[in-house]
Amino acid sequence: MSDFTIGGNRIMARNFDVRHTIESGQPLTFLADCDWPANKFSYVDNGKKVTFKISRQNGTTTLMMARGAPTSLERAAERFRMNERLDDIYKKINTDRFMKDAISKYKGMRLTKNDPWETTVCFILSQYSNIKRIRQNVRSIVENFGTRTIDGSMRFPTSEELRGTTERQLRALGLGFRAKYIRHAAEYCTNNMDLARLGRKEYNLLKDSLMEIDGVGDKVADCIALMGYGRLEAFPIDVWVKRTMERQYFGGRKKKIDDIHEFAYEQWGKNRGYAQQYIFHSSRDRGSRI
DNA sequence: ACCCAGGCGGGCG
DNA sequence: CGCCCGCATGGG
Repeated sequence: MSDFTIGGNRIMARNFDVRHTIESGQPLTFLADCDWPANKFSYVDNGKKVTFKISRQNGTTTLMMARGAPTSLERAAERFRMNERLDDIYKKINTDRFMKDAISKYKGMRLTKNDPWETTVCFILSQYSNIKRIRQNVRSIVENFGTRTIDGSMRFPTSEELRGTTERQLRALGLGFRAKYIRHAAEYCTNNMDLARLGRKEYNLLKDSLMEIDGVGDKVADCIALMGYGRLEAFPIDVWVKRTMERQYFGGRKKKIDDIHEFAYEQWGKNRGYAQQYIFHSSRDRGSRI
């Protein structure tokens, strides 16, 4: 069972809210552009710009892609994880009032599938930053060090390509102290680690491997596991998620990261990554706007 | 002006 | 271990 069907140049999808998904701060969405008045959105996939026209009718979102677009509809469905039914996920994580409300408010927000290396760069950039700035940083890296493809879009630079830059060049893009981490990650992921091979590893071992990269700690490793490797067991705990969970589940008491991980495991099991995305989005939505 | 941001590494007790 | 600090910048 899946959440989509394909007919002609259209995808008909259940439980897909494009806007909430695009605004939820994932790697795909950092490289997305939206024209809400025209009901259009586009994103860059493997160096190719994909544009969709959106229409909605009785609970189904229909995406219409221009004919001859440089990617397949199957690929688009894969990137929005439409192969799994969100209602099944909801059933498993809908354990309490707060989650129920978050699901109902942001129904159709989907996790996305992203390239592990891109995801690594994006979330190293995320530390001690904010979504608006992360987006700028990611885009300037692509603009400055990516390669232009046939359709005029920019392809995200590989670790090997980024290894050819200097910390100074990266700093000039406004990455701040994160520049040295990006440089190191490019070096390490080219010479000492094959990100494509980590996909086989069990979740905890995958995380351990990712944390070998300088600048990747517990939280960033979980983000990479979740959005780069599609591991729904990953539960990234950032300041927003921590604060919100302390308030919603621990009576306002301060908790340690490990205790929150433990709670998430007990509460939401192997799908806790999806729960995290709803906590993150809802806490940011009512907090200080970006 | 002031404070904080999808954290992390290192140093100290 | 656990705690605390600096880190570069941009935006509210």
